[in-house]
Amino acid sequence: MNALTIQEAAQTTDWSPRMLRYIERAGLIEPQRSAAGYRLYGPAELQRLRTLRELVTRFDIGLGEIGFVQRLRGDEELAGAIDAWLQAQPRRPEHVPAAEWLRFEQDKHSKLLALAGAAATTNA
Amino acid sequence: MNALTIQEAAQTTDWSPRMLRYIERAGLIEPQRSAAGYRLYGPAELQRLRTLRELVTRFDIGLGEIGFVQRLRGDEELAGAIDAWLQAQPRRPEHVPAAEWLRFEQDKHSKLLALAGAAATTNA
DNA sequence: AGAACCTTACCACGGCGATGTCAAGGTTCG
DNA sequence: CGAACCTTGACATCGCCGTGGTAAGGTTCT
Repeated sequence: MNALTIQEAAQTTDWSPRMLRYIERAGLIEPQRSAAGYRLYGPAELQRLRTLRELVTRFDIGLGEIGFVQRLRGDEELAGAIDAWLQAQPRRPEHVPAAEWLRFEQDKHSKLLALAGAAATTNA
Repeated sequence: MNALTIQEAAQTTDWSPRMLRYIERAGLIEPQRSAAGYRLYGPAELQRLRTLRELVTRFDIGLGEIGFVQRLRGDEELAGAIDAWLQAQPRRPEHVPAAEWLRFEQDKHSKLLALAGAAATTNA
């Protein structure tokens, strides 16, 4: 009844059958299987697939990223280690105006890094 | 002053100068700059570089992954969206012999939930 | 001045992610 | 039975990641 085969599911979620299998392989959405091994996508899976698409396109992230976060939720040690590492971040030298730093942090194509450093140490 | 140039820093942290620049590009460790634009690695950065190496090799993750987690910490919306998505987890087979679909051995690292104690927000 | 080091920019190569397509073989259903 | 669909597996392309190297041009220090 409301369990679609891979092709049907693909059509209603705007993914390709290929990608549905890929997504499953990535451990993100694993549909049930029929006795013969056919993937069966229920309403929940379909909804999840659509949301996944939204997530990926809206934030421009890859399936790998999501899978990684998933991994983090199961590996307390990993999560802790990374978190600890990121924690030791605020290594901003006191004599440097934070404003300058924050400024170029959002500028991916900054080509004036040297300038910022110079301006910070002297009024050059 | 205890601030090393990129080459010196590379030697004491077992990275290559090339990678130090790459790491900076990835937004993970941004050393100060001298007035002329030279990168200056202080004790803190050196330590962080060593820890980073440890982190990466020990958990076999990429700089991108760490960078992503870093991004998550600054983008509440993204973090929330992914978390919400992961929360709406798996529908365990209700009356389907798991053996059936289990026989197609998936990957070796399929680690589905274990927690997910929260009720799905999606229509159940 | 000159050697040694730094900077950015660009080319290169192998690997992996994201996708497509095709092949060989099983399943469904009219 | 046969068409249509499914499954896994393998090959192929494209772009990004991790790295290295090199070129052209400043900086430092002796």
